[in-house]
Amino acid sequence: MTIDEQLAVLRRGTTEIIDEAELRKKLEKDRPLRIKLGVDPTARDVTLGWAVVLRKLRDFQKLGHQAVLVIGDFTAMIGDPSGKSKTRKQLTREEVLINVEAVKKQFGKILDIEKTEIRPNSEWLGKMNFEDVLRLCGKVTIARIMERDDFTKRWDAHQPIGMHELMYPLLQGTDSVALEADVELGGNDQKFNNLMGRQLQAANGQEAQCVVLSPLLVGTDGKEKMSQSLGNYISIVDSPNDMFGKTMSIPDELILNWFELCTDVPMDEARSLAAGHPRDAKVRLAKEIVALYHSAEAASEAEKYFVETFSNRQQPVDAEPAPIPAELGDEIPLANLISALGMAKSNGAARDLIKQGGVSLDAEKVADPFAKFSRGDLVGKVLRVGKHQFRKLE
RNA sequence: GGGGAGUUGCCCGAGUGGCCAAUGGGAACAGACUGUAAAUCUGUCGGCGAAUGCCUUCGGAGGUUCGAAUCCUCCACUCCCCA
Repeated sequence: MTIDEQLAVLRRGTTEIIDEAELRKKLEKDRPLRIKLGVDPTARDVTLGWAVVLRKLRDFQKLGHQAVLVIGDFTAMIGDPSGKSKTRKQLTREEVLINVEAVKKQFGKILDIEKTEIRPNSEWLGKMNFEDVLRLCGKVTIARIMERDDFTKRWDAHQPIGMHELMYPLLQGTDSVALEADVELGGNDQKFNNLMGRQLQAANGQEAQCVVLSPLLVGTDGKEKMSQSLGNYISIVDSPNDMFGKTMSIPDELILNWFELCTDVPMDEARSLAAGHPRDAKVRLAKEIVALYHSAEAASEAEKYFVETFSNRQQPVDAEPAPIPAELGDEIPLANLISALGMAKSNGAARDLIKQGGVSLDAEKVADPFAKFSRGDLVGKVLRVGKHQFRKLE
Protein backbone atom coordinates (compact mmCIF):
# COMPACT_ATOMS: atom_id res chain seq x y z
CA MET A 1 0.00 0.00 0.00
CA THR A 2 1.31 3.41 -0.83
CA ILE A 3 1.73 6.04 1.84
CA ASP A 4 -1.17 7.97 0.33
CA GLU A 5 -3.41 4.95 0.48
CA GLN A 6 -2.43 4.34 4.07
CA LEU A 7 -3.15 7.91 4.99
CA ALA A 8 -6.54 7.64 3.33
CA VAL A 9 -7.41 4.67 5.54
CA LEU A 10 -6.16 6.43 8.62
CA ARG A 11 -8.05 9.62 7.88
CA ARG A 12 -11.45 7.96 7.97
CA GLY A 13 -13.28 8.94 11.13
CA THR A 14 -10.67 11.32 12.46
CA THR A 15 -11.17 14.96 13.32
CA GLU A 16 -7.57 15.99 13.41
CA ILE A 17 -4.09 14.65 12.77
CA ILE A 18 -1.23 16.55 14.40
CA ASP A 19 0.29 16.81 12.11
CA GLU A 20 -0.21 15.05 8.87
CA ALA A 21 3.14 15.97 7.32
CA GLU A 22 4.90 14.57 10.39
CA LEU A 23 2.84 11.41 10.25
CA ARG A 24 3.72 10.97 6.61
CA LYS A 25 7.41 11.17 7.49
CA LYS A 26 6.99 8.59 10.20
CA LEU A 27 5.12 6.27 7.85
CA GLU A 28 8.00 6.52 5.41
CA LYS A 29 10.37 4.98 7.95
CA ASP A 30 10.93 1.32 7.19
CA ARG A 31 9.90 0.06 10.57
CA PRO A 32 6.58 -0.56 12.25
CA LEU A 33 5.50 2.49 14.22
CA ARG A 34 4.56 2.25 17.85
CA ILE A 35 0.93 3.28 18.11
CA LYS A 36 -0.17 4.08 21.61
CA LEU A 37 -3.68 4.07 22.93
CA GLY A 38 -4.36 4.61 26.59
CA VAL A 39 -7.41 2.98 28.08
CA ASP A 40 -8.80 3.94 31.40
CA PRO A 41 -10.34 0.95 33.13
CA THR A 42 -13.05 2.93 34.83
CA ALA A 43 -15.71 1.12 32.85
CA ARG A 44 -16.67 -2.49 32.55
CA ASP A 45 -17.90 -2.57 29.01
CA VAL A 46 -16.45 -1.47 25.72
CA THR A 47 -19.02 0.79 24.11
CA LEU A 48 -19.34 1.60 20.44
CA GLY A 49 -17.95 5.01 21.33
CA TRP A 50 -14.84 3.52 22.80
CA ALA A 51 -14.69 1.15 19.86
CA VAL A 52 -14.21 4.08 17.49
CA VAL A 53 -10.72 4.68 18.70
CA LEU A 54 -9.95 0.98 19.18
CA ARG A 55 -10.94 0.44 15.57
CA LYS A 56 -8.53 3.18 14.56
CA LEU A 57 -5.83 1.29 16.40
CA ARG A 58 -6.87 -1.79 14.50
CA ASP A 59 -6.45 0.16 11.25
CA PHE A 60 -2.85 0.86 12.14
CA GLN A 61 -2.38 -2.74 13.17
CA LYS A 62 -3.64 -3.93 9.80
CA LEU A 63 -1.13 -1.66 8.14
CA GLY A 64 1.61 -3.54 9.96
CA HIS A 65 2.26 -1.23 12.89
CA GLN A 66 2.76 -2.16 16.52
CA ALA A 67 -0.31 -1.52 18.63
CA VAL A 68 0.51 -0.59 22.21
CA LEU A 69 -2.36 -0.58 24.62
CA VAL A 70 -1.66 1.23 27.84
CA ILE A 71 -3.88 0.04 30.63
CA GLY A 72 -4.28 3.03 32.86
CA ASP A 73 -4.34 1.05 36.07
CA PHE A 74 -2.31 3.72 37.80
CA THR A 75 -4.01 6.74 36.28
CA ALA A 76 -7.42 5.23 36.97
CA MET A 77 -6.79 6.01 40.57
CA ILE A 78 -6.97 9.67 39.57
CA GLY A 79 -9.65 9.47 36.94
CA ASP A 80 -9.28 11.58 33.85
CA PRO A 81 -11.01 14.91 34.38
CA SER A 82 -11.87 15.11 30.65
CA GLY A 83 -15.28 16.53 30.06
CA LYS A 84 -16.22 16.03 33.66
CA SER A 85 -17.63 18.84 35.61
CA LYS A 86 -16.97 16.94 38.75
CA THR A 87 -14.05 15.27 40.37
CA ARG A 88 -14.14 11.64 39.53
CA LYS A 89 -14.12 9.28 42.39
CA GLN A 90 -10.82 7.55 42.84
CA LEU A 91 -10.97 3.86 42.21
CA THR A 92 -9.31 1.36 44.44
CA ARG A 93 -6.75 -1.01 43.09
CA GLU A 94 -9.20 -3.92 43.32
CA GLU A 95 -11.93 -2.13 41.40
CA VAL A 96 -9.44 -1.32 38.69
CA LEU A 97 -8.28 -4.89 38.38
CA ILE A 98 -11.82 -6.18 38.03
CA ASN A 99 -12.56 -3.71 35.28
CA VAL A 100 -9.33 -4.46 33.48
CA GLU A 101 -10.10 -8.15 33.29
CA ALA A 102 -13.62 -7.54 31.99
CA VAL A 103 -12.54 -5.10 29.37
CA LYS A 104 -9.44 -6.94 28.14
CA LYS A 105 -11.53 -9.82 26.82
CA GLN A 106 -13.68 -7.41 24.89
CA PHE A 107 -10.73 -5.81 23.13
CA GLY A 108 -10.16 -9.10 21.37
CA LYS A 109 -13.34 -8.52 19.41
CA ILE A 110 -11.71 -5.57 17.71
CA LEU A 111 -7.95 -5.94 17.90
CA ASP A 112 -5.60 -8.73 17.02
CA ILE A 113 -4.82 -9.20 20.65
CA GLU A 114 -1.93 -11.61 20.02
CA LYS A 115 -0.03 -8.88 18.27
CA THR A 116 -0.91 -6.16 20.72
CA GLU A 117 1.53 -5.01 23.36
CA ILE A 118 -0.43 -4.49 26.56
CA ARG A 119 1.27 -2.52 29.29
CA PRO A 120 -0.10 -1.34 32.61
CA ASN A 121 1.15 2.15 33.35
CA SER A 122 1.77 1.26 36.98
CA GLU A 123 4.82 -0.45 35.48
CA TRP A 124 6.64 2.88 35.25
CA LEU A 125 4.43 5.35 37.11
CA GLY A 126 4.34 3.16 40.19
CA LYS A 127 8.12 3.32 40.46
CA MET A 128 8.45 7.06 40.47
CA ASN A 129 9.52 8.58 43.73
CA PHE A 130 8.70 12.05 44.94
CA GLU A 131 11.82 13.52 43.44
CA ASP A 132 10.84 12.15 40.04
CA VAL A 133 7.42 13.66 40.47
CA LEU A 134 8.83 17.06 41.33
CA ARG A 135 11.13 16.98 38.32
CA LEU A 136 8.16 16.11 36.14
CA CYS A 137 6.13 18.97 37.60
CA GLY A 138 8.98 21.34 36.93
CA LYS A 139 8.54 20.82 33.21
CA VAL A 140 5.08 22.33 33.06
CA THR A 141 3.57 25.54 34.35
CA ILE A 142 0.28 26.02 36.14
CA ALA A 143 -0.85 28.45 33.46
CA ARG A 144 -0.25 25.81 30.81
CA ILE A 145 -2.25 23.20 32.71
CA MET A 146 -5.06 25.60 33.46
CA GLU A 147 -5.45 26.30 29.75
CA ARG A 148 -7.21 23.04 29.63
CA ASP A 149 -10.83 23.63 28.88
CA ASP A 150 -12.43 21.57 31.62
CA PHE A 151 -10.14 22.99 34.28
CA THR A 152 -10.95 26.51 33.14
CA LYS A 153 -14.66 25.77 33.19
CA ARG A 154 -14.59 24.23 36.59
CA TRP A 155 -12.49 27.04 37.92
CA ASP A 156 -14.91 29.62 36.55
CA ALA A 157 -17.88 27.73 37.89
CA HIS A 158 -16.31 27.61 41.36
CA GLN A 159 -16.18 23.87 41.28
CA PRO A 160 -13.52 21.87 43.05
CA ILE A 161 -10.41 20.72 41.24
CA GLY A 162 -8.20 18.27 43.08
CA MET A 163 -4.43 18.75 42.95
CA HIS A 164 -4.08 15.21 41.74
CA GLU A 165 -6.27 15.96 38.77
CA LEU A 166 -3.82 18.55 37.53
CA MET A 167 -1.29 15.73 37.34
CA TYR A 168 -3.31 13.62 34.98
CA PRO A 169 -2.03 15.12 31.74
CA LEU A 170 1.55 14.82 32.99
CA LEU A 171 1.11 11.15 33.79
CA GLN A 172 -0.41 10.40 30.44
CA GLY A 173 2.44 12.26 28.77
CA THR A 174 4.90 10.23 30.80
CA ASP A 175 3.34 7.09 29.35
CA SER A 176 4.30 8.29 25.88
CA VAL A 177 7.85 8.91 27.02
CA ALA A 178 8.14 5.50 28.67
CA LEU A 179 6.80 3.70 25.62
CA GLU A 180 8.55 5.85 23.04
CA ALA A 181 5.30 6.22 21.16
CA ASP A 182 5.38 7.33 17.55
CA VAL A 183 1.69 8.02 17.38
CA GLU A 184 -0.92 8.41 20.06
CA LEU A 185 -4.60 7.87 19.38
CA GLY A 186 -7.39 9.39 21.32
CA GLY A 187 -10.86 10.83 21.37
CA ASN A 188 -11.20 14.50 20.68
CA ASP A 189 -11.39 15.23 24.38
CA GLN A 190 -7.92 13.76 24.80
CA LYS A 191 -6.19 16.41 22.73
CA PHE A 192 -4.69 18.26 25.66
CA ASN A 193 -3.30 15.11 27.23
CA ASN A 194 -1.92 13.89 23.91
CA LEU A 195 -0.19 17.17 23.26
CA MET A 196 1.37 16.96 26.69
CA GLY A 197 2.94 13.73 25.50
CA ARG A 198 4.57 15.61 22.66
CA GLN A 199 5.89 18.25 25.02
CA LEU A 200 7.32 15.75 27.49
CA GLN A 201 8.85 13.56 24.79
CA ALA A 202 10.61 16.58 23.36
CA ALA A 203 11.78 17.56 26.84
CA ASN A 204 13.27 14.08 27.15
CA GLY A 205 15.08 14.20 23.83
CA GLN A 206 12.63 12.02 21.93
CA GLU A 207 10.95 12.69 18.63
CA ALA A 208 7.47 13.98 19.45
CA GLN A 209 4.58 11.63 18.77
CA CYS A 210 1.89 12.37 16.21
CA VAL A 211 -1.61 12.66 17.51
CA VAL A 212 -4.60 11.16 15.74
CA LEU A 213 -7.90 12.30 17.16
CA SER A 214 -11.26 10.67 16.60
CA PRO A 215 -14.58 12.37 17.12
CA LEU A 216 -16.65 11.42 20.11
CA LEU A 217 -19.50 9.20 19.07
CA VAL A 218 -22.87 10.66 19.93
CA GLY A 219 -24.96 8.22 21.96
CA THR A 220 -28.33 6.70 21.19
CA ASP A 221 -30.07 9.73 22.66
CA GLY A 222 -28.64 11.80 19.82
CA LYS A 223 -27.42 14.47 22.20
CA GLU A 224 -24.60 13.56 24.50
CA LYS A 225 -21.44 11.66 23.84
CA MET A 226 -21.93 7.96 24.29
CA SER A 227 -21.02 6.95 27.80
CA GLN A 228 -21.88 4.33 30.31
CA SER A 229 -22.78 6.78 32.98
CA LEU A 230 -25.37 8.46 30.77
CA GLY A 231 -26.95 5.18 29.75
CA ASN A 232 -27.05 6.18 26.08
CA TYR A 233 -24.64 3.50 25.00
CA ILE A 234 -24.39 0.28 23.10
CA SER A 235 -21.90 -2.16 24.45
CA ILE A 236 -20.02 -4.40 22.06
CA VAL A 237 -21.11 -7.34 24.20
CA ASP A 238 -24.79 -6.41 24.07
CA SER A 239 -26.98 -9.15 22.67
CA PRO A 240 -27.68 -8.93 18.93
CA ASN A 241 -31.28 -7.93 19.59
CA ASP A 242 -30.33 -5.13 21.95
CA MET A 243 -27.65 -3.89 19.64
CA PHE A 244 -30.03 -3.87 16.74
CA GLY A 245 -32.87 -2.21 18.62
CA LYS A 246 -30.71 0.46 20.17
CA THR A 247 -29.19 1.28 16.82
CA MET A 248 -32.65 1.65 15.31
CA SER A 249 -33.44 4.21 17.97
CA ILE A 250 -30.78 6.72 17.02
CA PRO A 251 -31.96 9.95 15.43
CA ASP A 252 -31.85 9.95 11.64
CA GLU A 253 -29.23 12.71 11.46
CA LEU A 254 -26.69 10.41 13.06
CA ILE A 255 -26.88 7.71 10.40
CA LEU A 256 -24.00 8.80 8.20
CA ASN A 257 -21.79 9.61 11.14
CA TRP A 258 -22.37 6.18 12.65
CA PHE A 259 -21.63 4.50 9.34
CA GLU A 260 -18.33 6.33 9.23
CA LEU A 261 -17.31 5.67 12.80
CA CYS A 262 -18.83 2.28 13.58
CA THR A 263 -18.69 0.26 10.39
CA ASP A 264 -16.39 -0.56 7.52
CA VAL A 265 -18.96 0.31 4.87
CA PRO A 266 -17.18 2.39 2.23
CA MET A 267 -18.07 6.03 2.56
CA ASP A 268 -19.51 6.36 -0.94
CA GLU A 269 -21.93 3.58 -0.23
CA ALA A 270 -22.72 4.97 3.21
CA ARG A 271 -23.57 8.32 1.70
CA SER A 272 -26.00 6.85 -0.78
CA LEU A 273 -27.62 4.74 1.95
CA ALA A 274 -28.03 7.77 4.16
CA ALA A 275 -29.63 9.64 1.30
CA GLY A 276 -32.27 6.93 0.96
CA HIS A 277 -35.06 5.95 3.32
CA PRO A 278 -33.80 6.44 6.87
CA ARG A 279 -35.41 3.25 8.12
CA ASP A 280 -33.68 1.14 5.51
CA ALA A 281 -30.40 2.91 6.11
CA LYS A 282 -30.69 2.24 9.81
CA VAL A 283 -31.57 -1.40 9.29
CA ARG A 284 -28.42 -1.76 7.25
CA LEU A 285 -26.41 0.13 9.84
CA ALA A 286 -27.76 -2.02 12.65
CA LYS A 287 -26.99 -5.20 10.71
CA GLU A 288 -23.46 -4.06 9.99
CA ILE A 289 -22.84 -3.37 13.65
CA VAL A 290 -24.31 -6.67 14.84
CA ALA A 291 -22.32 -8.53 12.20
CA LEU A 292 -19.14 -6.88 13.37
CA TYR A 293 -19.45 -7.99 16.97
CA HIS A 294 -21.52 -11.16 16.56
CA SER A 295 -22.04 -12.62 13.08
CA ALA A 296 -23.90 -12.07 9.84
CA GLU A 297 -26.44 -14.71 10.85
CA ALA A 298 -27.03 -13.04 14.18
CA ALA A 299 -27.60 -9.80 12.30
CA SER A 300 -30.30 -11.32 10.12
CA GLU A 301 -31.98 -12.86 13.14
CA ALA A 302 -31.91 -9.62 15.02
CA GLU A 303 -33.51 -7.90 12.07
CA LYS A 304 -36.24 -10.52 11.96
CA TYR A 305 -36.85 -10.18 15.67
CA PHE A 306 -37.06 -6.44 15.41
CA VAL A 307 -39.51 -6.48 12.53
CA GLU A 308 -41.73 -9.05 14.23
CA THR A 309 -41.71 -7.51 17.64
CA PHE A 310 -41.80 -3.83 16.94
CA SER A 311 -42.83 -3.25 13.37
CA ASN A 312 -45.50 -5.93 13.37
CA ARG A 313 -46.12 -5.83 17.10
CA GLN A 314 -46.07 -9.54 17.51
CA GLN A 315 -44.65 -11.58 20.28
CA PRO A 316 -41.20 -12.86 19.83
CA VAL A 317 -41.11 -16.53 19.01
CA ASP A 318 -38.54 -17.30 21.60
CA ALA A 319 -39.22 -15.30 24.73
CA GLU A 320 -36.82 -15.96 27.56
CA PRO A 321 -38.22 -18.73 29.77
CA ALA A 322 -38.89 -17.77 33.38
CA PRO A 323 -40.00 -20.17 36.11
CA ILE A 324 -42.69 -18.84 38.43
CA PRO A 325 -41.14 -18.61 41.89
CA ALA A 326 -42.61 -21.23 44.23
CA GLU A 327 -42.99 -18.86 47.16
CA LEU A 328 -45.76 -16.99 45.36
CA GLY A 329 -48.11 -19.90 46.02
CA ASP A 330 -50.95 -20.88 43.72
CA GLU A 331 -53.08 -17.77 43.60
CA ILE A 332 -50.59 -15.36 42.18
CA PRO A 333 -51.06 -11.60 42.10
CA LEU A 334 -49.68 -10.62 38.71
CA ALA A 335 -48.00 -7.49 40.02
CA ASN A 336 -46.01 -9.51 42.56
CA LEU A 337 -44.97 -11.94 39.88
CA ILE A 338 -43.72 -9.10 37.69
CA SER A 339 -41.56 -7.67 40.41
CA ALA A 340 -40.39 -11.11 41.54
CA LEU A 341 -39.15 -11.73 38.00
CA GLY A 342 -37.30 -8.45 38.06
CA MET A 343 -39.41 -6.95 35.30
CA ALA A 344 -40.37 -4.01 37.50
CA LYS A 345 -38.52 -2.75 40.50
CA SER A 346 -41.33 -3.05 43.03
CA ASN A 347 -44.87 -4.34 43.38
CA GLY A 348 -46.13 -0.77 43.27
CA ALA A 349 -44.22 -0.07 40.09
CA ALA A 350 -45.63 -3.24 38.56
CA ARG A 351 -49.17 -2.17 39.43
CA ASP A 352 -48.49 1.22 37.86
CA LEU A 353 -47.41 -0.53 34.68
CA ILE A 354 -50.60 -2.58 34.61
CA LYS A 355 -52.72 0.53 35.17
CA GLN A 356 -50.99 2.16 32.26
CA GLY A 357 -51.75 -0.73 29.97
CA GLY A 358 -48.18 -1.87 29.73
CA VAL A 359 -48.70 -5.49 30.71
CA SER A 360 -50.12 -8.31 28.68
CA LEU A 361 -50.40 -12.07 28.87
CA ASP A 362 -50.32 -13.86 25.54
CA ALA A 363 -50.96 -10.54 23.78
CA GLU A 364 -54.03 -9.80 25.89
CA LYS A 365 -53.78 -6.67 27.95
CA VAL A 366 -54.31 -7.01 31.65
CA ALA A 367 -56.30 -4.07 32.99
CA ASP A 368 -56.73 -4.88 36.69
CA PRO A 369 -53.68 -3.97 38.76
CA PHE A 370 -54.74 -6.47 41.40
CA ALA A 371 -55.46 -9.31 39.03
CA LYS A 372 -54.65 -12.76 40.39
CA PHE A 373 -54.08 -15.88 38.38
CA SER A 374 -53.72 -19.49 39.32
CA ARG A 375 -50.38 -21.06 38.61
CA GLY A 376 -51.92 -23.40 36.06
CA ASP A 377 -53.38 -20.49 34.10
CA LEU A 378 -50.02 -18.80 33.83
CA VAL A 379 -47.75 -21.64 32.84
CA GLY A 380 -46.97 -21.59 29.15
CA LYS A 381 -48.10 -18.01 28.63
CA VAL A 382 -45.92 -15.17 27.46
CA LEU A 383 -45.82 -12.26 29.85
CA ARG A 384 -45.04 -8.93 28.29
CA VAL A 385 -44.09 -5.91 30.36
CA GLY A 386 -43.50 -2.66 28.56
CA LYS A 387 -42.25 -2.63 25.03
CA HIS A 388 -39.44 -5.05 25.19
CA GLN A 389 -39.58 -7.32 28.16
CA PHE A 390 -40.95 -10.76 27.39
CA ARG A 391 -40.90 -13.89 29.54
CA LYS A 392 -42.31 -17.29 28.81
CA LEU A 393 -43.71 -18.50 32.12
CA GLU A 394 -43.03 -22.00 33.31
C1' G B 1 -5.49 31.91 60.29
C1' G B 2 -10.08 35.48 59.78
C1' G B 3 -14.88 36.40 57.48
C1' G B 4 -18.99 34.80 54.27
C1' A B 5 -22.01 31.17 51.40
C1' G B 6 -23.41 26.21 50.76
C1' U B 7 -24.42 20.32 51.19
C1' U B 8 -32.19 18.29 49.32
C1' G B 9 -34.67 12.46 45.77
C1' C B 10 -30.87 9.45 39.36
C1' C B 11 -29.17 14.89 37.95
C1' C B 12 -30.22 20.25 38.40
C1' G B 13 -32.93 22.90 41.78
C1' A B 14 -37.38 25.07 45.12
C1' G B 15 -38.64 24.64 50.01
C1' U B 16 -36.83 28.18 56.45
C1' G B 17 -41.38 24.71 62.33
C1' G B 18 -47.09 21.37 61.04
C1' C B 19 -51.01 21.69 54.71
C1' C B 20 -43.67 17.85 52.86
C1' A B 21 -42.46 11.73 50.42
C1' A B 22 -41.07 17.24 49.74
C1' U B 23 -42.80 22.77 43.82
C1' G B 24 -40.41 22.93 39.02
C1' G B 25 -37.11 21.20 35.04
C1' G B 26 -34.24 17.19 32.96
C1' A B 27 -33.50 11.90 32.84
C1' A B 28 -36.02 7.29 33.17
C1' C B 29 -40.43 4.22 32.50
C1' A B 30 -45.56 3.29 30.35
C1' G B 31 -49.56 4.53 26.81
C1' A B 32 -51.22 6.90 22.16
C1' C B 33 -49.17 8.09 17.57
C1' U B 34 -45.05 6.65 14.16
C1' G B 35 -40.75 3.63 9.37
C1' U B 36 -38.19 3.65 14.50
C1' A B 37 -36.86 2.33 21.25
C1' A B 38 -37.16 9.63 16.98
C1' A B 39 -40.48 13.92 17.52
C1' U B 40 -45.11 15.15 19.86
C1' C B 41 -49.07 14.46 23.40
C1' U B 42 -50.80 11.96 28.03
C1' G B 43 -49.57 9.47 32.40
C1' U B 44 -46.15 7.30 36.21
C1' C B 45 -41.93 8.23 38.83
C1' G B 46 -39.08 6.11 47.69
C1' G B 47 -40.90 1.15 49.88
C1' C B 48 -45.02 -1.96 51.82
C1' G B 49 -50.35 -2.15 51.64
C1' A B 50 -57.04 -2.98 48.75
C1' A B 51 -57.18 1.42 51.65
C1' U B 52 -57.83 5.49 55.95
C1' G B 53 -52.42 4.10 56.69
C1' C B 54 -47.44 2.50 58.00
C1' C B 55 -41.99 2.58 57.20
C1' U B 56 -37.40 4.94 55.23
C1' U B 57 -35.47 9.77 53.01
C1' C B 58 -33.48 16.25 52.70
C1' G B 59 -24.26 15.77 54.23
C1' G B 60 -23.22 12.89 59.41
C1' A B 61 -24.11 12.51 64.81
C1' G B 62 -26.71 14.41 68.83
C1' G B 63 -30.45 17.97 70.88
C1' U B 64 -34.95 21.43 71.37
C1' U B 65 -40.30 20.64 70.28
C1' C B 66 -46.70 17.61 70.78
C1' G B 67 -44.30 18.08 65.76
C1' A B 68 -37.96 19.47 62.03
C1' A B 69 -35.57 19.24 55.33
C1' U B 70 -36.73 23.72 58.14
C1' C B 71 -34.37 25.81 65.04
C1' C B 72 -29.68 24.62 68.28
C1' U B 73 -24.74 22.01 69.08
C1' C B 74 -20.69 19.33 67.28
C1' C B 75 -18.39 16.85 63.01
C1' A B 76 -17.26 16.18 57.66
C1' C B 77 -16.95 18.15 52.79
C1' U B 78 -17.18 22.29 48.95
C1' C B 79 -16.97 27.35 47.08
C1' C B 80 -15.86 32.75 47.65
C1' C B 81 -13.20 37.06 49.87
C1' C B 82 -9.03 38.50 52.97
C1' A B 83 -4.11 36.84 54.94
